[in-house]
Amino acid sequence: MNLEGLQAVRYCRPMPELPEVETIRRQLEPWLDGCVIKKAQLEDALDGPKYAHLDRATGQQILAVGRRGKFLVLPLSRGDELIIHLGMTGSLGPERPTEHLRVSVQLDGHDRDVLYFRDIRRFGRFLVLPGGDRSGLPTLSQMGPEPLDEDFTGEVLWHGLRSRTSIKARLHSQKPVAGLGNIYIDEVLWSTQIHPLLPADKVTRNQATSLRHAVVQLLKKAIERQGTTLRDYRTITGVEGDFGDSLNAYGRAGAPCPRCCTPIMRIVVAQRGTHFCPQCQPEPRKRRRR
DNA sequence: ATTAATCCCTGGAGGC
DNA sequence: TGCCTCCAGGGATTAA
Repeated sequence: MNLEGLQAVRYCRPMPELPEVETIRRQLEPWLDGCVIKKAQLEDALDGPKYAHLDRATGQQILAVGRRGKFLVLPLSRGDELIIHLGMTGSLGPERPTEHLRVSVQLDGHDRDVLYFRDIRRFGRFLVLPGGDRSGLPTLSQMGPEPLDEDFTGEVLWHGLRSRTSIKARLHSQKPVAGLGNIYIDEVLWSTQIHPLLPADKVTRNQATSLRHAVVQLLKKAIERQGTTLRDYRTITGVEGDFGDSLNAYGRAGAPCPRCCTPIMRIVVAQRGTHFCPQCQPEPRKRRRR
């Protein structure tokens, strides 16, 4: 094991993937559900489609606080949808942040009457979709099944993997299953001993069944643990959490594989850092040319 | 239609 | 210590 690997283990910090978004959704629900939006306004000069039609939210009641993959979806009383994506660094809360405030939402119907959206790196999105038209959000509109729904079976996953691209890139697309990000993709591929560069359509039905199981188990466990992390986050600033402790591959380049002690390898796949065990996750054979 | 590559954006880490 | 450069990544967009 080298020093680089040790530091990588410590580096990991929570990023909003499905479990965090779900935890945030559960915290927001009792607060926001049923509130009427008095005004939603931009607090920073932001352009483009990441923030749109906020003026339309005025006077609309929030009918539910839902989630689809990593998107928060709040249906409104006149048929619009309020869509929030946290990107890499977005956060929501009742306390006005001192920096990086992007959107504030005045609410009627609750004593905590302003929702603030903070986003350091501006990767997040906060927009109202007129008539719930999601066509401007291709990832959301083409998103695969929710991993914790009953209809997410091994067979469904297998069908979603009918693509010539790598399994890593395919899972990133959100099409075979919703909500997996870079961290959890590396983890489930490690669990099921599938190489990240394996073409998605080379995954067998048995592997798809194992993969589905790994996804469900990991997300369920992560939702439990993220809840703890986020509770700390409310009272303590600069949360580190114990999130990294449960990772077997992600961020552990050079550190020993927990299964076979071979050093974890890091490569780049689909422009993302990718971590795997070169021993347990055997390299795929080259696709035969025809 | 499918797939690959670019770009956005900032703070933290490491180098010197 | 302080400046500089590099790196991280979800998803829209553009290119092939």
